[in-house]
Amino acid sequence: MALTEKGIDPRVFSGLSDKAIFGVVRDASPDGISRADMARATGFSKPTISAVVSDFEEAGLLRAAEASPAGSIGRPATKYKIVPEAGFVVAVDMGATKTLLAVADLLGNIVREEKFSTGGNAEEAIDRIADRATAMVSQMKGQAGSVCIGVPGVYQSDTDRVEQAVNLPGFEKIAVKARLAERLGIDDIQIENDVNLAAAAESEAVGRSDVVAISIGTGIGLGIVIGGNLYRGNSGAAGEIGSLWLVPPQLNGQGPTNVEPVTVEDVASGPSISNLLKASIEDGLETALDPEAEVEAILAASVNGDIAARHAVGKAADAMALAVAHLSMIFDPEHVVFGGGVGKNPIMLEAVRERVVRLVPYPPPMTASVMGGRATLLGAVSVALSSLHAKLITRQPQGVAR
Amino acid sequence: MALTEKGIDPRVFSGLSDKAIFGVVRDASPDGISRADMARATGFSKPTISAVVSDFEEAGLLRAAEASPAGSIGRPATKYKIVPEAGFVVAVDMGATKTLLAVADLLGNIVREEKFSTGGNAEEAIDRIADRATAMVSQMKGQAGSVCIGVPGVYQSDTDRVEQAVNLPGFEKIAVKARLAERLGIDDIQIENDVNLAAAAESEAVGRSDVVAISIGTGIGLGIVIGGNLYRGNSGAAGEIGSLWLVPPQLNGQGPTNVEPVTVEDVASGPSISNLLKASIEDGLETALDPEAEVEAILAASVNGDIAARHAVGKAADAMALAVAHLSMIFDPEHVVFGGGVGKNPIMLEAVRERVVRLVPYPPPMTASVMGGRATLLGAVSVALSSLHAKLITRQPQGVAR
DNA sequence: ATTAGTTAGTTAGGATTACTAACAAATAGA
DNA sequence: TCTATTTGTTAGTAATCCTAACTAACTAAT
Repeated sequence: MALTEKGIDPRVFSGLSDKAIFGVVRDASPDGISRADMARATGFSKPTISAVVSDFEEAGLLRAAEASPAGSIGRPATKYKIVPEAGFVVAVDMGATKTLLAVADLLGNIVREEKFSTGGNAEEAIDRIADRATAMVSQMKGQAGSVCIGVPGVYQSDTDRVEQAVNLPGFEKIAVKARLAERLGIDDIQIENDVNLAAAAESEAVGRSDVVAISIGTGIGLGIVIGGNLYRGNSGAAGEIGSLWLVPPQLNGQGPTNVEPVTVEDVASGPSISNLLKASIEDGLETALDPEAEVEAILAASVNGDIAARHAVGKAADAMALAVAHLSMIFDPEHVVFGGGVGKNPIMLEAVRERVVRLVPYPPPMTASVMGGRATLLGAVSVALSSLHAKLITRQPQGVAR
Repeated sequence: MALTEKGIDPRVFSGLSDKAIFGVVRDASPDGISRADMARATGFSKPTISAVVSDFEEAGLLRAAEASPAGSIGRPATKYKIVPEAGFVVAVDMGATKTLLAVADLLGNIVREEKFSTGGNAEEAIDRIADRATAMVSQMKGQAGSVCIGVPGVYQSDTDRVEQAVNLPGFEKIAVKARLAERLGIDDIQIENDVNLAAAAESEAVGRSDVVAISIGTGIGLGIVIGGNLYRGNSGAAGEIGSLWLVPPQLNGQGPTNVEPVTVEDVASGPSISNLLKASIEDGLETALDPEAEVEAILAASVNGDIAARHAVGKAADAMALAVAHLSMIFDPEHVVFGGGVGKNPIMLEAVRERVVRLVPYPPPMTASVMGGRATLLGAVSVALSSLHAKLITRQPQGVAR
């Protein structure tokens, strides 16, 4: 049970103090925090805190706030806060049609943001991201130290390829990370499934550590956070909730024959809801809607007495509710967040919730994402930031001879 | 981000060396391991190893093996091994009808084992376990330092109650741990769901860290190991795979009406297979079997051309396959182990496997448990052992004043 | 205005852990 | 017997973080 494969230098145990101290400063109020308070929060002694803080100050990571009018009894404290411009990260949400790109400072404040068409082939799309990121970062005084990109597919780090990105054709043929690293001149690049990043952001937002985020839009995706960490599964393919069978293909056992198999995605995604409406109209159900109506209009009509719309939305909600029920019974998450164009719609959410409570004895809290389509981007910021923090905080071990 | 709630004494970081060193000795060959080899395996320096080993020797945890005929070049090494009788654990698998009880030494060797009827009410059952454990441990020279009990229900540590143990009536009314602690005179008692313990044992046996264990017997249970740790879910209710809906209850959306809801457990458990056979016979399907035939006989007949048996087993396998498919798509485990009277039957396993590969693009490896109904007991040994190890290894911090 | 009380932060000295370098011990093989 | 090789010990040192006692800066009460 060696701690690493080939042996450790136990002095690595240090740095824990640095991490803990930087952590409390990061989580402190915007005014900053005194060293005495850091000592109380971390349990380290005052001399230790002072030593570490002075190192951080020298490295430009922390700075003392201007003295504030004391007010309270005792010697007034010098409060320290993080220097936001001590480092920057690049966060990207690469969607099928449009790409969001942001530069955030060390505090996670987004200081630059752009939105452009993903367009073109995979190479061009990647190169455009690299170009724009370089341009945006150069406007800042500091340097970008970490990059995180959300993609609508599964990233395989061993081959450096994004797979199953049906909406980004040509992607499975290019070395994404290598290409970006070369163009950006940055090594620390993380590529992650977009819904996973959204789940990470939602988990932070709701302050819970076992969270699943379901995205319902053109497709259906699921991100899983367990114990505060992203769970990707054995082959990075965990969370294929859209592929759950509502009507499984014919197996060996007896059952109804010649029935077409149906998955959750076949019924509950945005396009599927449109198709369900068309089918309902063809079946002669009453409606005030155009057969080509937007999904949002269908959802609105469904609660306003439109029969065809209610039928279509009902079928989709049935499917999603069953998927959430299965998820809950297997996983028992603390919280389920719904995102994506369809998922965060309150009508859809309520329709699903109402059904889930009848399928599961202890249904999880279900809420709509409050991030307005920026969950993936914020998740990317958060992932890149923690990588940057780790890098900045790690001081080179100096005394370790040789 | 304090490392503990109220502050830490960073000297706690030590003990990592102790843990690492004890770990390599535990995993070493039965002959023992030299200090030079420990140094290579852990990365700690030779002086450090010698110091720690001599402490362990003094504490009675390690002892030097007799010098073996050198054979190889260089100074012959003194090899050290764990003293098995330095501590014992009690492991219990409390089933609906029978209880397995084992005492294992520090190496995990089972040195005493008993099987008796669980019988009586909950108090009596617990007291019998305490009595037998006390008697068995007293036959050893050492003392029991840790206890782990597998129960067919969900243990809630806040109330000290075992819930949902339908096969152990009266259990939800007694303070299990308190009662045992009092009778055994041991504080370190862990109570865990039986299938979870089985999953822990299977995970160790197959050497993988993301494993699910499915038990099919009187009921259907699921234990989940993620990253080498048991995953219990938010309310301890993760893994309710038997409750997955095959035919969900009527919801708001349109669909076939007046259909009875059906769960996986309604179709795939041992009793359900018997019922399915009876139903098939009533439907007039041909069979050579008695309607009251044992499940094992039904499974055997199903591959020998018996039509009614094939029908019943086919339905059960369809249901289990769908459950495994959903599990795989959500979780993407490295390995799925089947246990329980029905689950570990190769006919059942093959029937399920054959179906799963047609439902999931990347099906996980599926194997039958090789522990012959002792998976829960072995899991309990393993859980109790790691607790005991941690306790024995932790030396009291001496220099920490006050 | 002085003094007592309170809180922040520093200095000095020490404990713990684990390192490196050099050496001693024990064997195989030439 | 001598050399090469491997095991294990001794001596000295580095890093990290502690406690105890101090100084510093302020409020509030006399």
